[in-house]
Amino acid sequence: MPANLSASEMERFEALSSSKRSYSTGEYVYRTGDRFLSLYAIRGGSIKTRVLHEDGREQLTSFLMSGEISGLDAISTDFHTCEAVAMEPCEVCELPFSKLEELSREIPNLQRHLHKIMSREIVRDQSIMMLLSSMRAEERLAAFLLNLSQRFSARGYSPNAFRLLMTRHEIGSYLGLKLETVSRTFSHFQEHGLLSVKVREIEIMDMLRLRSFVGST
Amino acid sequence: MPANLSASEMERFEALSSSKRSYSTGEYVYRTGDRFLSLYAIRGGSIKTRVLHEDGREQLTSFLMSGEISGLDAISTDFHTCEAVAMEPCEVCELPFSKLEELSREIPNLQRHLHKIMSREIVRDQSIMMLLSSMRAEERLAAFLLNLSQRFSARGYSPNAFRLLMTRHEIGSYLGLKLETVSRTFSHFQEHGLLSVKVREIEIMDMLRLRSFVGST
DNA sequence: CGGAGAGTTGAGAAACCTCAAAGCAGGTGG
DNA sequence: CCACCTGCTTTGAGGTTTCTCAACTCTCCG
Repeated sequence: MPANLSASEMERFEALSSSKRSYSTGEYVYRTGDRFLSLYAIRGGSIKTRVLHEDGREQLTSFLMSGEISGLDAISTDFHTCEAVAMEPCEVCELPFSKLEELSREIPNLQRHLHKIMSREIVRDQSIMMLLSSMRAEERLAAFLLNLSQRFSARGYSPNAFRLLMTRHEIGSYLGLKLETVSRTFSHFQEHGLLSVKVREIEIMDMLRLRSFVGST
Repeated sequence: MPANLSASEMERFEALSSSKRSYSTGEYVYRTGDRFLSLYAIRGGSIKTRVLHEDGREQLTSFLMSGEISGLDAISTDFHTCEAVAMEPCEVCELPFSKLEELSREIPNLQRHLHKIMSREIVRDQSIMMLLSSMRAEERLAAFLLNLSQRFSARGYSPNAFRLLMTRHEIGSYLGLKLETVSRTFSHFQEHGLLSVKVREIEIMDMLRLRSFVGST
């Protein structure tokens, strides 16, 4: 939802984004190879996106929460290069991209907003590249948890206690680690009093020390 | 240089991209923290971009050649989050972003082109994330060399023989490896008859076998 | 000719992975 | 309502890969 729009501009944008749909857990929002027609804005709940590679490898590329946008990678190829799956019951708005382009030609603030969203995705990817290329397992997991914490917090939930919607395998796929390493690292954090981990229920006990982990190598 | 523009549209775009400048090796095109005003289009030669992190870590995020665009990450923050340095004498066009936005509001094909460029960057980043998270040293270096080969080839140079403009340290920084590992992996490839490596001069002796390395784990 | 930066190579250490076994939790059908 | 699956998670032991530290070589340039 772009800021800085006048009432009438906002109205036109709302009209474009009116087709909201509910998805149940595990349901696909789009699949690899689908024709690219729309971006998808998460309005409630959360989804994950996954890239399937030729050689059978799969990788999770994002965990998206309300207010975030999915599908930007497909603009370049006209079909989706990854697939998006609901991690819990959720609400997703479909934004027909050609209409979005049309409207953003008329509303400079919307245009700028769209560009910022795409650029933010590039910055986010770069920070993941840095995580993958130079952090150790403990740093990666700490960074991951702090990122979730911050995003939960921004949405009015507790930054200290939350439930993970993904498996150890999925966390590992996202962080470039094997599931056993993820599990062991959770255990280490718990032993050191940084977290309380009850399988998927996470409570951050010592936020400062967890922060000090990231970028300490 | 966008395709599908009419002669007059092309003319207007040319006007916008007319401020070409030469850079000598090692010269900065922009620095971290610089106000974001323009994108930069490489017209000849090549540049590298580098992110400097708070904790002193640095990472190379791209090696760009003619026809490629730099600076997309800065749109979201209004200042550059990385720095760009010439790797050899080169020619770079400055594209004032606000003018680019203005023009792309009037020329849908230009707008679409800009969106595709940004999206392509996202796709590129995702493939690097996959490289970093799931490939071993040999696969990473093979993928890197094949990527360079393909891009040289697309520009009319030999796909089999080329000169690296970067140090082992920089390759390592880009691929998430230490320079010694990069060096050793080059040596392995040479021992196995895949490459001839004379420090920075690379000749690919067995393209097929090199390809079969990528995605073989 | 000397120095500095870049590259190569070796040996040992550290981090992570693989394989394997066992424990848990949630859902289903009897 | 319980027993039993099934899929997820934890933990251990041993193997691999990559890193670290160190010495040495090479090349280029002044």
